[in-house]
Amino acid sequence: MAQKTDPPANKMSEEPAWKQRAIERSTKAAKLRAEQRVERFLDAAQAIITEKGTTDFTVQEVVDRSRQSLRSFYQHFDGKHELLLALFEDALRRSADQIHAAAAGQSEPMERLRVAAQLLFELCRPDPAAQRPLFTDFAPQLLLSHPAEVKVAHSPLLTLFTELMTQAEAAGELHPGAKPRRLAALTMQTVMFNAQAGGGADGDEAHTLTAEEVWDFCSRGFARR
Amino acid sequence: MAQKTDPPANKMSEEPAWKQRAIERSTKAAKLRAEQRVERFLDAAQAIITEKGTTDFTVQEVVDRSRQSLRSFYQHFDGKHELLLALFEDALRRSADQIHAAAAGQSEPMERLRVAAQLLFELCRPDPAAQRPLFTDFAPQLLLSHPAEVKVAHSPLLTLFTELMTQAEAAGELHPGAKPRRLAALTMQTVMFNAQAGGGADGDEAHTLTAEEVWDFCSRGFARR
DNA sequence: AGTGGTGCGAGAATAGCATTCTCGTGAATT
DNA sequence: AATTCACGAGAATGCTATTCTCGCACCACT
Repeated sequence: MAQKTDPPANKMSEEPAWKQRAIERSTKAAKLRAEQRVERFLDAAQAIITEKGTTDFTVQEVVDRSRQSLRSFYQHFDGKHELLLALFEDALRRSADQIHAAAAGQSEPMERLRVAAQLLFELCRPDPAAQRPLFTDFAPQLLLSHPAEVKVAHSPLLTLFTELMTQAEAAGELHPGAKPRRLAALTMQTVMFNAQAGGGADGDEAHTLTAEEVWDFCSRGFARR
Repeated sequence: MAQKTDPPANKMSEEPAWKQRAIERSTKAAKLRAEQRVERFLDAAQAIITEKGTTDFTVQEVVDRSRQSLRSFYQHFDGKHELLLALFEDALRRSADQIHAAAAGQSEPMERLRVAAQLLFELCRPDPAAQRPLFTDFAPQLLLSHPAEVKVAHSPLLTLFTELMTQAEAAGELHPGAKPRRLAALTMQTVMFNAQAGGGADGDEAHTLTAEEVWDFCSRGFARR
């Protein structure tokens, strides 16, 4: 996607203005169409995932469902993984918003953190009532194949937690010498991973950790006293 | 495999003793051969992994390397995932031993825990100097497809950490109300996952957590005071 | 209206892998 | 000697992702 919008930046000043505008007009239209198509792919994939309860769909399914073509798909996405990444980022962004909203309901910094952590825990849990959570079930896959991109996808959440943590620090709630950003990352990952580790298919549910336990553990990790 | 050894269990007591022994003899020989073959597959896979630095090998590669046949492979393994699982379990068992040995060098319970956690952290790190650590890089895959088995594979480590944690508790080093086993699980997973999250390919190394940081975080999570 | 370019649908072709199946052979058992 | 068994060799199958090839419809410009 990036290649097509690359050239203009350099030669723009050498070309006659009318030509620029003409190009821009058709370019804009093209971009619009492209966006719509991408949207359709995204929506179709999302629909399949939530209804099928799995991220194991084939590209063909997405294509059929979106009433477009394979050709088009590969014209707009570098591959299946880009589609997944896009969906993933989106889900995380939405989750971050949701958590932000929930946290805002609390007045105490520590309470905000607690609410945020516990909600994140629930969202990351491999739930039977699947919707967004499904995303966390292929997160591992992505972590393997595209760790850098996953980091980027995590950034909205990391930002959010860093903010909350910084507020806690400002309120003097953290232990001396605490680094808000590091603690935010640590807490976030601890919560997310431990949530995911819970949901096996066997009967060994006795070891499954609860949101409270994890929060307890984490909060001791950064709280004053 | 299960079908062929099914009948004996029932009629065994009705058969003459000599026959039983005869059967047992040939059975034992067969088992021996089978074990050797399995070993060869395992060794070959291990070799490929460490030399190639990835767990993305094909079954064919393993077969070729072990100088056996596909047929044989599928006769001894239910599929590729069983091979991986076997390797995984093995690696974790060895790691557990290694950690146990390292921890034993310390006299204070908390020090033992610290050494254990930090070593575990290093072992789980996506290292360039790859050997056993590589196993942790496909752990996520397995976690997705065979969570129950992964739990089993983790058990040696969990046992180890639970012991260390219990010792700490006995020494009064844990905060009141602490549940050693839960804390052990929590600590273990926190260390492992955070170690893995570190190694991206991009330049964002500034956020990478260190063993000390993680230990610091965890220990605050369970220590008294 | 005609014409060349472009985007795109349809779907065939290719390729990588796991898994299965078939055949033939040599060794062990009877 | 006949039968059975385990196994190697490798062809066959099945599933996907990804690429490629055609041909059509739409658009700007003449």
